[in-house]
Amino acid sequence: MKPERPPTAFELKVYEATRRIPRGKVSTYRLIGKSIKCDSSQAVGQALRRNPFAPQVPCHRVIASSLTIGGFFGERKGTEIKRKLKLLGVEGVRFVDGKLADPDCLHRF
DNA sequence: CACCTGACATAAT
DNA sequence: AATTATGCCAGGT
Repeated sequence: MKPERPPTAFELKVYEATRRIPRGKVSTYRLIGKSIKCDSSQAVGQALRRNPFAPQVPCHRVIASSLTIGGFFGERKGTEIKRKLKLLGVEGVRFVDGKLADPDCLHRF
């Protein structure tokens, strides 16, 4: 049995910020990091990576800077990425070549 | 486009 | 408790 990974205050902030993202929009690790008063994006991605809140926290709505998808939690073979891209497309966020097609979809905190 | 550095948190040693 | 290594990064050279 694997030990539970209790979310920390920092992670909770990341989850809250991520949850703030309305449907059909996306955000970047950097923006979230700034929103929670942290200049680090890795810490943000780190929190999302654990994602104890699963689909409740739309980590797929969070992309890297430069409007790139960046990676994904456990991107085993890149197949999961496609799934998220599709979900985003369904929500109204179009991605082209793994990059955000409409910067207008960027959510501002 | 490739490489290295910077900033922050978690897990492991 | 401290240090080391790593991680859905970012940014500059």
